[in-house]
Amino acid sequence: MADQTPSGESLLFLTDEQLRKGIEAMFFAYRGFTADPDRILEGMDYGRAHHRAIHFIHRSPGTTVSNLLTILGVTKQSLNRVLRTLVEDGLVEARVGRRDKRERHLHLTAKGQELERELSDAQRARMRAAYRAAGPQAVTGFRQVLEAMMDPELRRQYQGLKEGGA
Amino acid sequence: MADQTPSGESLLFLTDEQLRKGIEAMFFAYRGFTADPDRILEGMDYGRAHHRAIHFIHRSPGTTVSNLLTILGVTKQSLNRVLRTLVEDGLVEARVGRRDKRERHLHLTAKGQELERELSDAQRARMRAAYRAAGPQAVTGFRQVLEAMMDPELRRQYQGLKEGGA
DNA sequence: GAAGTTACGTCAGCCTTGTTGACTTTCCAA
DNA sequence: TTGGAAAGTCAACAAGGCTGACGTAACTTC
Repeated sequence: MADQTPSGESLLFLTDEQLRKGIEAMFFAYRGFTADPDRILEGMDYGRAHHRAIHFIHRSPGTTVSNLLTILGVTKQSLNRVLRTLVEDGLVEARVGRRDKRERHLHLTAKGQELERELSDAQRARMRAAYRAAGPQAVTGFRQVLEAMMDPELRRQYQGLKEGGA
Repeated sequence: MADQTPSGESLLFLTDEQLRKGIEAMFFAYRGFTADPDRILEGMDYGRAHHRAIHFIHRSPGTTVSNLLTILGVTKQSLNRVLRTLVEDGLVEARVGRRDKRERHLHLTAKGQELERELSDAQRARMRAAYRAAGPQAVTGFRQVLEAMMDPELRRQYQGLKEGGA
């Protein structure tokens, strides 16, 4: 359909067929992306929602519940259910804020860190294999396209992670 | 941690931190990836599951129920619930097989094609914007990493799509 | 032609994870 | 002191996964 080359460079990569392949690649790759943690979690009483909470608490120790709410993009009731079981099971500690006692600052316990490690080891192993197979240049492109695909607010959160801690 | 360069080339792209960023990029990008179709679907009685069915029926017209089952990786009860509503609402037609009358060959009706177009226009628009922003070289890398991330069986299905039709 | 297998549909029941709405408690800040 | 933000809780519900069991038609094999 659109295979003219207005600039010097071919725009064949923007054809509907190429875009469709990209869409399907996202679909199948995301299945692989979540497969390993899902396997570890099944049988334990946890699911993907617990994994996400654990991941971002690990990433930003001391983060508050509402921070987490924003990052995960779910309702507080949904998050609360997940968080409650993690606290009950002793994987997450919710410390009352010192300056603002309404806030709960979230930390992984030793037990929580153990599960986090198990989950992220599995997920990183797959990423590492994929990165290695594709090479550094491909990885750069991978990250560029993914960033461009995010909603602007999410992109800001993604880029701002790491400063997000307590 | 692993910043030595055993081959000529830097392996900094394989550090845990880089891998973690990649994991988070997948998470946030997938949210963006599904956001537009989700928005269109909400309010109609359909969800992401209907979208996936419609997508792959469009992609491989005449595909059978069990083909779809394999591609989507869900149970037949799950798929059936979705398919039933799509057939009832006149978006999908299930034709009894000519050679093997046990099979149902799935096709989109005109109405189904209309919704498919609306959904994929939105999703492609986002992909196109991302592709354009990142450039053709980045897109190549993007696809390479995603393919490497898939489970081998899924990768074969991904690559084999397009031949999958009736 | 009988027996077994395959493809599909369906009933019933369960789980996770999301939603909305209403309400309370705590506590900071104007 | 009062308004509002942060957090938690209860109840109810929906989508979309899952398992297990069962039925039927049609194809395949002996």
